[in-house]
Amino acid sequence: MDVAEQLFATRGVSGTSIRNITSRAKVNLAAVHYHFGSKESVLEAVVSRRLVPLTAERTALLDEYERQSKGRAVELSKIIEALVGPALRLSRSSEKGGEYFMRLLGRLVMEPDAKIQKLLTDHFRLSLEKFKPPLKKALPHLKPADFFWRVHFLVGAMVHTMADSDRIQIVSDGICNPDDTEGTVKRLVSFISAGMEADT
Amino acid sequence: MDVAEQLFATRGVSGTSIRNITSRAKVNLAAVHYHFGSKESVLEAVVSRRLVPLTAERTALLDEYERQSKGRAVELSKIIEALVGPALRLSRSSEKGGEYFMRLLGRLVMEPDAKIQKLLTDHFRLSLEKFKPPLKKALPHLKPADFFWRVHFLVGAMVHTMADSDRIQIVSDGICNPDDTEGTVKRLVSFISAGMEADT
DNA sequence: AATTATTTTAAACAAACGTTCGATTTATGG
DNA sequence: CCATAAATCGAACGTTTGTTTAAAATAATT
Repeated sequence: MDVAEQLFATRGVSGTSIRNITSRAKVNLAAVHYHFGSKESVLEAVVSRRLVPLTAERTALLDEYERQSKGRAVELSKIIEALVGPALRLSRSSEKGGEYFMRLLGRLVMEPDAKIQKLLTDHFRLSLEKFKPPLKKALPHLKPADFFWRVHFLVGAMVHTMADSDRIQIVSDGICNPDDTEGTVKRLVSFISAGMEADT
Repeated sequence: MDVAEQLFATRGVSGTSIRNITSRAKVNLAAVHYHFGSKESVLEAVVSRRLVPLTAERTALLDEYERQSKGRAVELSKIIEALVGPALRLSRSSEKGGEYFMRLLGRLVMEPDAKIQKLLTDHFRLSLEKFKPPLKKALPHLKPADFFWRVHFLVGAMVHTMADSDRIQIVSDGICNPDDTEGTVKRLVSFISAGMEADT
């Protein structure tokens, strides 16, 4: 699954053959179908393996912030940090392979295929349901349409930042260092928070 | 090329065979290699066909705004609108096939393949060089690193909004209407402008 | 009208694809 | 220790892949 994750991320799902995976992982070809059933199921397993704990971590962090604020509305930047921080830290932890996973996630978000969309939406909905109430409380003036649009923009900035850590170095001529995870989190949180709070 | 654009966008580049393209376009298979040389060259042609006029339109619009402001710094929201507006309008003009093209672009941005990255970076650099000076003038307090990071976030929000017009409808339960192009432009511009101007 | 370029076409190429099969090996439980 | 279950394995299945070839058809030039 580690190898599948890496190859799916770098060559795309349809650009990766099961033989690519098995030969690099030094595993028998037929064993994949024995354990997973199909190529698509391999993808599902790869995605769920990371997304389930990620959602849990986000939820736990938000719970923590809600406890700290004792009934008062949680600060917007805290909510964003709970949403963005765990994902970005995962994307920068190469030892856990999170780097490749986030690249893969960036690809899958752009995938119109219905099954893949359902897979992602089912995971993402869990986070959204949890974060929607405190977000709305922190942004009481926003109309529903504006609220959802901004969540949409938020997701775009977040996914792009996590999936594409090389381009920023090229475009900035090395000025920006994507390995500075906490610095990136702070910058992303402040950008998104300001965008969410903008006047309509 | 229209068919190639649509299939590349919906099934991915490696998920689309030349036979898929030729059979739907009612064109001979070998003719593709006669005129383009390879599958990769087809992709390059599809991309450049749209990206060259798009870059020109952005540049022209920024020139127009610079003329209107007669020497003074151009308003930030105007700069963002010149960058985001043409692309988003293209992505919502189904008659020109821009809808599919922007989906494709969203995919390609996530593509680590070196050749594809160079193709995109070469086009994007033209826009960046043009927009960097007025952007810096409108954001004089920003340190270089913060500046580039925010451009990075900007690109993320922009690309995601243009490439993925279906999800917003699903997630918002139909409250948001992606066909309202000018409304989306306004919302995106105000989100990004506020993010760019956030306190550090 | 004849000749040279340019396009179009059907057919074929080797290579790679996801998946299946039956046999062989390893692990488990009585 | 034996029998049953689980896992691994090499080989093969029929398709599909990008690309090439050489012949046929059309266009352009003289």
